[in-house]
Amino acid sequence: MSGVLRAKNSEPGAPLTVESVAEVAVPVAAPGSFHYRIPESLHERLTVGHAVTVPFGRRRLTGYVLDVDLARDLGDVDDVPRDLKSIVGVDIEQPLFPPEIVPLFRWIAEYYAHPLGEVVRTALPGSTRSASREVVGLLPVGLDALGSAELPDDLRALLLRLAESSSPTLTVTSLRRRDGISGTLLQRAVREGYVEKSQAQSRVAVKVRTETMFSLAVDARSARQVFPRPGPVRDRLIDYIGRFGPVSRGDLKEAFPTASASLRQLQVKDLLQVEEREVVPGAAERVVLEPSAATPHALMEAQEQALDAIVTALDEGAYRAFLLHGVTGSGKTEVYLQAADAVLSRGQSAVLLVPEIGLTPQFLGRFRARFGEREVAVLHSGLTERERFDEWLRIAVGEARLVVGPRSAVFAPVRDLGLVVVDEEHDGSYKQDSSLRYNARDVAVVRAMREKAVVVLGSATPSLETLHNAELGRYVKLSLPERVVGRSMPEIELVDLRQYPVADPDEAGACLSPPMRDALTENLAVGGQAILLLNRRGFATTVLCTSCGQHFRCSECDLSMTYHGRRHQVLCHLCGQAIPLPEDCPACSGYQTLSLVGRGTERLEEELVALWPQVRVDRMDTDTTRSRASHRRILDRFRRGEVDVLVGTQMVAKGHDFPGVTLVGVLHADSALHMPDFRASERTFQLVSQVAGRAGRGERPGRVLVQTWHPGHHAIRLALDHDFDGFVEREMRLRRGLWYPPHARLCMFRVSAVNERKGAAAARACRERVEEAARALVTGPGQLRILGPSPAPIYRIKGRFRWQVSVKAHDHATMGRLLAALAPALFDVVRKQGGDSRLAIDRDPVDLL
DNA sequence: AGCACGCCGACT
DNA sequence: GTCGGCGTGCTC
Repeated sequence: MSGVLRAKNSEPGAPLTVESVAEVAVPVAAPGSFHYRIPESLHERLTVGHAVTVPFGRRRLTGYVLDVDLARDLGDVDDVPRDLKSIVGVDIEQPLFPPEIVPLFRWIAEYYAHPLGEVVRTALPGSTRSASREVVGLLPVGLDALGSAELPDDLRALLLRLAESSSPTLTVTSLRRRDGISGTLLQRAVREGYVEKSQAQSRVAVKVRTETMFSLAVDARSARQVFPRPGPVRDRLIDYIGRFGPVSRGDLKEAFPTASASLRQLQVKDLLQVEEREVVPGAAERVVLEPSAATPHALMEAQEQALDAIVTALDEGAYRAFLLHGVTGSGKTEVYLQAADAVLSRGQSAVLLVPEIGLTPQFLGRFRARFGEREVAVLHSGLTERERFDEWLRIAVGEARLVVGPRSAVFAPVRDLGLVVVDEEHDGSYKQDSSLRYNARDVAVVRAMREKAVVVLGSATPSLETLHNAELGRYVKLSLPERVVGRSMPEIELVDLRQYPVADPDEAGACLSPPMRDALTENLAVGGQAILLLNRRGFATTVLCTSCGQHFRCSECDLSMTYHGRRHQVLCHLCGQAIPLPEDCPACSGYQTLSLVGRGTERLEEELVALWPQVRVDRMDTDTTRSRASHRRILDRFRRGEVDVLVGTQMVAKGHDFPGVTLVGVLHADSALHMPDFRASERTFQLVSQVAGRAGRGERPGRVLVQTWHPGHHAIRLALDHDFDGFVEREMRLRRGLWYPPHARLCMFRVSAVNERKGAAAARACRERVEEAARALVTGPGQLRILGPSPAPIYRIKGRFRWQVSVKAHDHATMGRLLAALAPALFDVVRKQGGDSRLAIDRDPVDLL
């Protein structure tokens, strides 16, 4: 070993100790990192990137090695305690991240004012997170105690649960979640000597799974007639299986959470064909390779120029940033592919970020077709823990040099990063909206900067932030102004809803204007496919009592609840609370006075079948895409032409390439317009442009119909004309006038509390502290502006009241200095107000609700 | 985040 | 009188 280990000394003036020290990021809500002694047994092995078990207070946690110093003079550092504890051991032999990425972790922790350990944990796949779990086992004393009559009820319940469990121990988490057993009760049981807590190694089991597949043995009509009485759920189940069979049990459970009884009925009556199908591990990402993408396409001139610029930058081997502004269908993907090829031929690696999980198979299919299965890794939350971990290691050891995935893939442990592509960079889903609120697009730029790589931000409708950066010369702008040969931009037709009589809201298809209906009929007649965008999921957006006028509101959130027909439940889209739809009004007890108001995708799907009985409809929203597999199934069915109309929320608008689509209908273009959010117009413009871009991607031209109540609004009018520059110019002017991003930097301080009064006080305290820090910092006028506290637009979520204090700063540096001066004391200031007050800091917020 | 220490209300 | 509530502070 290097360094001389001497007896510990804390006496002033004693000789300084030199020893081997590792800097470890521990995933706890504490700022900074922690230092540990490296035991001699690990001297040879330990490197940056290792996941290690370390003693932490009374616990043992998995931390991540950020730095290894084999001969550290402890006298050098004064903020590190002298009496260090030792690392217990290395959890995983393979280092999980390369040393080059460590500065990025530190930057993120500082920029987003977030604990460093949690930053690293967020960056790594979940499977590396908890090596062990806390388990509870029943002791003989506890078993005896069950015989005693004096045992308190709550303790008895706990001991019984353990005694009756088939396994000797249960995890603390499951006892807490499933059995509602509190931490204090567990503590009591431990103290009394009834139970014992210990650590159990949790392991990742990989099994070969089989899936049960169902199809109808007879046609749907006869199946329905087998039953004398109608059953709404059962009938819909029959239709579903008839339409999409063979379907898996998992698929059915997702579509009909309450259907197991009906399914059994069908089985009893022999109406089902049942087969077992094997699902091989890794099937989650069995992508359809796109043969058309296997060989490079000839580039148009603009593509060629863009590629040239990127390749030249790669040759320079320095940081360069590009904005690739290409209209929908202009062949951005081919530029990415050829740029990736250049990266590989230079022996480097590339990361491609896509805005949401649903788009990964499409890109993966193209990348794997061109570069082979082994070369391309995929990372996303839809993979099993084992798959994700395997992919992670494949990247870490350099077997796969191309990585495709959403947000978190920006942390892929590639060595020698050459290129990062952020596709649809304007997309809000790059921003994580809980815990570590990072924006993967911005992190990608910073990572490229630190690792001397090239970053390409691609979009048909770049965000104003990115355009602003391009104007300032931070990004070089590359344009693809035309669609690939033979395809024209679709013409967008506006449907001014004010011009048509208001339809009876209960009538089927009341949300379809006459022109929209005609267009659909016509499109069906010629055998074209259509996409209908309705930005509301569920059946009815509100449940209203026609007698007392009350509508269903969530008891925990400030939001009216949505009725979901398949589940026959009213549910809250914020907290997930679900209750069965009652017959009578719970407020006034009115008999059957409840009425379903407003339309969601689920209702639209049903109504289309009622209006055009022969139409094959499918729906894509968060309800039908709970698993990645179902997401892909829906897209595949649509792409294969087995579905005529795809109804969906905004997820249908994003990036998909469906050559058969000849009609796109936006049913309510204004839905985002009324949000209390300065980006409302930008989002509306993007949504209309993006969804319009889904049309006419094949041989036939496409039609786009946009229904709106505000045909004069600039976001809608300019999207209609494909006038991106005009929109940007106007919007930039508005933002400048109001001092909104990109002309100012925004940071949101969100205070929430269970106790309304104390929360309000905490929010005021937060503002005061921010103001104090700002006063100490500001050197001139117009550098910082503080607003609030004001109640958040959604005042209550999951039982917590919410306030926001927002700060606008002239530039990043000013905001950075303010945050540095505030954190982490501000968290304590808020917490000390009591009432369970909490603070979340959201820098560069995207979601303002 | 946990987990322990420490100071005020309802039970033996 | 204690038991236990959760407010507060720390973890290399």
